[in-house]
Amino acid sequence: MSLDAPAGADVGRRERKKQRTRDALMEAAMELFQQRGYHETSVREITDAVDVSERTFFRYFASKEDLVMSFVRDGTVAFADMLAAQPPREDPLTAARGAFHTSLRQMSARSSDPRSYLSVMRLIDSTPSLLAAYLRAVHEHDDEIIEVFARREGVDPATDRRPRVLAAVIGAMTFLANEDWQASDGDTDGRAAAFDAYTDALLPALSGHWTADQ
Amino acid sequence: MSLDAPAGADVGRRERKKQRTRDALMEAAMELFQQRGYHETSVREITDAVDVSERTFFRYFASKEDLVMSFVRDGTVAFADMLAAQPPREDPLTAARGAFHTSLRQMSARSSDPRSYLSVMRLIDSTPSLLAAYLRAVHEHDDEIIEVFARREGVDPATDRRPRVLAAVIGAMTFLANEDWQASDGDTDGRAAAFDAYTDALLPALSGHWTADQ
DNA sequence: ATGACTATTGTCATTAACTGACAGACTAAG
DNA sequence: CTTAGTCTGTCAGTTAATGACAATAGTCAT
Repeated sequence: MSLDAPAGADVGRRERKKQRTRDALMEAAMELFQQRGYHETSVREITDAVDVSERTFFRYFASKEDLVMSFVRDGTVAFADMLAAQPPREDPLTAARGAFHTSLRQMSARSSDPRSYLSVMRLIDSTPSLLAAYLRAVHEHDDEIIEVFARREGVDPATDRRPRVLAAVIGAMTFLANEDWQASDGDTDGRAAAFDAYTDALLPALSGHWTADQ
Repeated sequence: MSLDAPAGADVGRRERKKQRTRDALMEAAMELFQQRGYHETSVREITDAVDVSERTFFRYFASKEDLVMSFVRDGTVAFADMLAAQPPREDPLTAARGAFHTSLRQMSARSSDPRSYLSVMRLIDSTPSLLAAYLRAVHEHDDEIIEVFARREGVDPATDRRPRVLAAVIGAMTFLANEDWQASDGDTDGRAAAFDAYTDALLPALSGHWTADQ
């Protein structure tokens, strides 16, 4: 009835406080990781910076790794969602490209600071244990993407290998595109372009001998 | 000069003892992991079974994960070696298939018990933290494989995307083949067949719409 | 506003993976 | 046998992660 309830948000003071400590932990952690490195920063140092107990940290994040992964998780689900939303007339590979572009735009629109994603990815790439966790996190959504491909094309994912193959290939191309993107300046458009370049290289890489002039 | 030195092996009693404790640790660990699970087995329990100190364990293996990975590491290097040894007339994808087959045969010939590899892979696949470590371990050899592809075909890996693409795709297909193989009985031939089936599915999966009858 | 109910947090204790330092035991070689 | 070098065990310490319980703070009805 009244104006001061920001309609739609299911929040009281309690929810707001939780959100604030969660955000504060993530921000403090990332700043410390960037300064001193991931392994060199203890959970204690993070919680001291935010002035909460160490125990509280592990109520928000399953592990130290999990905090870093929480920056990244949304990305792969967004891709699966956008893939399902792509027009059915597009063939699978085209749909995958479109979904990649759309999910990127959606991500950069939602996030407050688009630069932060780059620094997170660089941290992951330069920290072996985080890279391992990242690869696993991406792999965890494979089944989801396989399902979407199979439904789009009306095949049975249990017997037909093609959805599994395509999902795995897309995952690999995404990873390659991310590497190029990190090495370069790191604007969102560059990431989409890198993905396209890799998917363009897909058929040439698989067909016959390669000629010196690509 | 004398007969009793098993020519070529650079061993005295010291080397033999090291090899024995290392083997004992690996064997005891795998048996315990299979019985109680990976996380439920502490390093202490492993070292007690072999009757060495906990500290000694970490002189042989960088971590608990590292022990499991040591079963698997040779596999990916073997693939890279066999790839370089494949006849240059074969195009890259064909050479990759050949290298996969050859490296498998080499592995099963070297190992005393071919069944052990299956149980290791099943342990890895059913333990999230091991799966993460495995994915990273595989990824660590990507550059090596990219180099081999680039040299075989005479292209520059820094500018040409195709060797990177093919290496990533082969890695993904290997992973898929392993999954099928684990789910089935698990003979070596089945693994090679699964890999071939997935590489056969590559072009169909990437080209146009899929027809319901594969 | 007050009090009861519940979610959140802090404190304490504990386990387990690792690491550095040093001392003692063993091996290889003269 | 002795010396030099390598392994191993013991000890002490750090850090991630988890369970149990008490203290605190937010929510809601009266």
